[in-house]
Amino acid sequence: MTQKQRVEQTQLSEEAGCGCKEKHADTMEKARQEMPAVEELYDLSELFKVFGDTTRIRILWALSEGEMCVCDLAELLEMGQSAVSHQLRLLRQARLVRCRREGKSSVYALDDDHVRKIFELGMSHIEELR
Amino acid sequence: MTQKQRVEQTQLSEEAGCGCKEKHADTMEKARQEMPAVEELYDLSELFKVFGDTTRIRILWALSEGEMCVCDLAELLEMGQSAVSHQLRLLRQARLVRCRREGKSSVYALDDDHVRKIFELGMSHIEELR
DNA sequence: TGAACATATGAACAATAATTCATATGTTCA
DNA sequence: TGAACATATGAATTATTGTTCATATGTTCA
Repeated sequence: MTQKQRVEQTQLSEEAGCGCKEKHADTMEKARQEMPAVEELYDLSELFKVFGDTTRIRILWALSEGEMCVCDLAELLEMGQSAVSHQLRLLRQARLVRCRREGKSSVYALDDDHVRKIFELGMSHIEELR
Repeated sequence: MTQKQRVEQTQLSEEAGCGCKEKHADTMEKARQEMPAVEELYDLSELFKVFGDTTRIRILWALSEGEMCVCDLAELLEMGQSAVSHQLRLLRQARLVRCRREGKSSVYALDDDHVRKIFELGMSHIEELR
């Protein structure tokens, strides 16, 4: 590749773009206007990131059957107490689970109705592909 | 090492567990029976992982307004063509978008009705917390 | 055919994230 | 109070993921 070409293919696309410009101009304009604020989209992706880990998905699924304490979860999922506890913290921060002290234990429960609905949608997408 | 493998290699908690044993025994038993196969939960988390990134969320949101080609997206999101293209590949693999060639361009579009619904649920969770 | 354009992709690098280990905090009970 | 238990957390380690760079592939048109 020549020097000239390299310069023209710079990474940030401040430049013209492709010839589709006219074709998709409406869509792009609408997208620019309708797109939620970057901040909001960031929060949204942070939420889904929480669902994007097998350990946390398994914890959430387990809790969808009823409340449990940390050592129950560790035993059920065959994981270390520490790993479970760390992940529960993330779930707490995302307000997907809540916990209360009960004697020496911390009892965790789902804190959101959306969790089951989100699972359902996800599963139905996956199952369509099988 | 993949996440799946790591789950399997996780340190086991061989020990007994807490005194809640009797208290949550039913829930645990039900969870053991109802919990989908690890494989299925892995697929589910892989799906949500795709939603767990700002760039991909923005791409999906943009495409929810209508189809666009790669350079449109790069311009709209102020990102490099390569980065957009890499992320589109992941979205394609997850069957969330489809694409077709149109001359020199590749035109991308949403390939799944679930996307909008998943967005809605996510947003409603986030908005409850504000 | 070859120049120009649009997109895709492998590899390297940088940034994130998950687990483990060691230990701190909080709770019960003798 | 102190021993035993349950949980939480900081730091280190390791794994994973996103972006960039360079370049390859695919398409159009003169």
